Amino acid sequence: MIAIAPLQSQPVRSYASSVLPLPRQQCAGCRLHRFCLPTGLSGIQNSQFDSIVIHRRVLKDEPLYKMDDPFRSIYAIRLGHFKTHQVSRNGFEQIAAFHMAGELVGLDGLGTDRHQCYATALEDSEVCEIPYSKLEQLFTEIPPLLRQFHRLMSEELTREQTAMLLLGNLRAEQRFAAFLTNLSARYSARGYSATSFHLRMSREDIANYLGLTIESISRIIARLKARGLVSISNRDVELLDLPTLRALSIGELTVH
Amino acid sequence: MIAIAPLQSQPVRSYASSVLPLPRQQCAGCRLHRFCLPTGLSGIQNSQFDSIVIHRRVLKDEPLYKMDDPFRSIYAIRLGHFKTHQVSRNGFEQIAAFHMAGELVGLDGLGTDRHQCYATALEDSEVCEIPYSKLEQLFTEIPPLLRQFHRLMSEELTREQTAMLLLGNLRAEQRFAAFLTNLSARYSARGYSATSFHLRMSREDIANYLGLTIESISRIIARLKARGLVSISNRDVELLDLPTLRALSIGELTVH
DNA sequence: CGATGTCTTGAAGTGGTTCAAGTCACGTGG
DNA sequence: CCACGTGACTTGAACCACTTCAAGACATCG
Repeated sequence: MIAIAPLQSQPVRSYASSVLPLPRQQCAGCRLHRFCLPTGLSGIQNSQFDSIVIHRRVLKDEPLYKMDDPFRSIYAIRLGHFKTHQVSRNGFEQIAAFHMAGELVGLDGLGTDRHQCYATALEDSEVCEIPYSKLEQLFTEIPPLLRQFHRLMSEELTREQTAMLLLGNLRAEQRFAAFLTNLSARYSARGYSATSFHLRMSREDIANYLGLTIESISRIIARLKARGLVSISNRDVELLDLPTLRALSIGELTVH
Repeated sequence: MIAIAPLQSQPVRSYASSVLPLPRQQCAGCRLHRFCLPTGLSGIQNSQFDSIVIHRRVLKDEPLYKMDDPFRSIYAIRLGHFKTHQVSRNGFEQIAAFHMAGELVGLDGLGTDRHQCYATALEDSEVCEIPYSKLEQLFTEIPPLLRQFHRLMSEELTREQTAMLLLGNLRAEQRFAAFLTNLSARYSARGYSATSFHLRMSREDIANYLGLTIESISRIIARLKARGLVSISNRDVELLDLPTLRALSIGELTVH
């Protein structure tokens, strides 16, 4: 589980002041280096990259950026969790993804020079802001950086396609199983437990992401508990039978 | 509507032979230039770009690439339509997007060096194959090309997020209205009629894309016809009341 | 002109929603 | 430390949108 450094609570939580600058740190020593943009760079390249990064803190429930904000930077999550969500004209919200430490957010703004969604912190978090104009300059100087940038962007595309497959084809229970096993795999890749973790998002967020209602989520959890597949109390999750959950999520099993 | 050049039918339609080379053509004169990758390039830059492009023909129902194929190129659609679709382990298919002339496909392969989905021609089509290794070289020489590449990739991300919003939040009728108005806008941007076009995909494909059944599609079409909003016979569509369809698709109206 | 695949229409069934009460967790203040 | 209040989550019963199953109509093409 990701340890959260104790943060003194900020009395002022307005948008402008919620994205707080922090002292500069170095990428080379970052625990998440191999997931991030400067993966595979040489020492000199790494410090070139370091020099454009701005370290910031974002408080829980505060936006890192909002829909329609001018696009200036992309962000690597250093600590904490975010959700990216669109809001349609008539007020419907759809969460497109949950992002954890080591992932990149903000790529949505590249196309139109304005962000196409909100990015909101699910808990007090820290990000590395990477000004895009400066990054673009580095691309010409450091080709491997460009390659990794494309790789991460493409992975984002694939992730969204998989989420569509989930929303379009799976039943409620399968969707939730897929959600759990996906989190499990991502935590596992980052060196955390694959079977025991804490949900950073509310039932409402989960329901929204999966295209369901919170009541359905509750009922599904109750059913999975009853079969001994999971143990969930509040937001603490334990996956008791990962293979069966995986099988469920790809539709091999149906539990009635 | 896009005119299809008469193609002599190919007796052999195997995968390998279905992606046929065609004589080289120039991007500068292409009708779709302003949607495509080399938008905004100078004359010299354009011919640099021309030199790496391979022109190909793909026959109806044939794959341009398959899931797990090694990633080597991206493709600009010059003529015709494609669908990109994922297939999950247990055989479920999900169409991620329909692509028309002027759009880029193949970006999904960048992350893992293998394509993450299928791209299949909905009709006899022509594409401009752009080998990625050569494109990468041009990026360093032609910065505007890189910018446009990122723009197109980001737009793809946004499109998929919007599709997720659709699958997660809208009712069947709203989804179909959104589908129609989306096609309308894209044809309109390309200089074709916004209200009258031909569907290149089957009801089955539409249903799959929208996360519904073909029966539901049929019934929705019947209802929209009955209200005088559309006139659809077979795959020929006429949008009789575009404003109402738009309103429907964003959930402002509900037609029971 | 018949065969085949695609699309439409009808009737019954159901998974998930909606509405409405609870229950639980947690922070606040007495 | 415990009572209280609030927001998050759970559970139950009724409903409905969409699916499923089944049949029939229509288009297309050898």
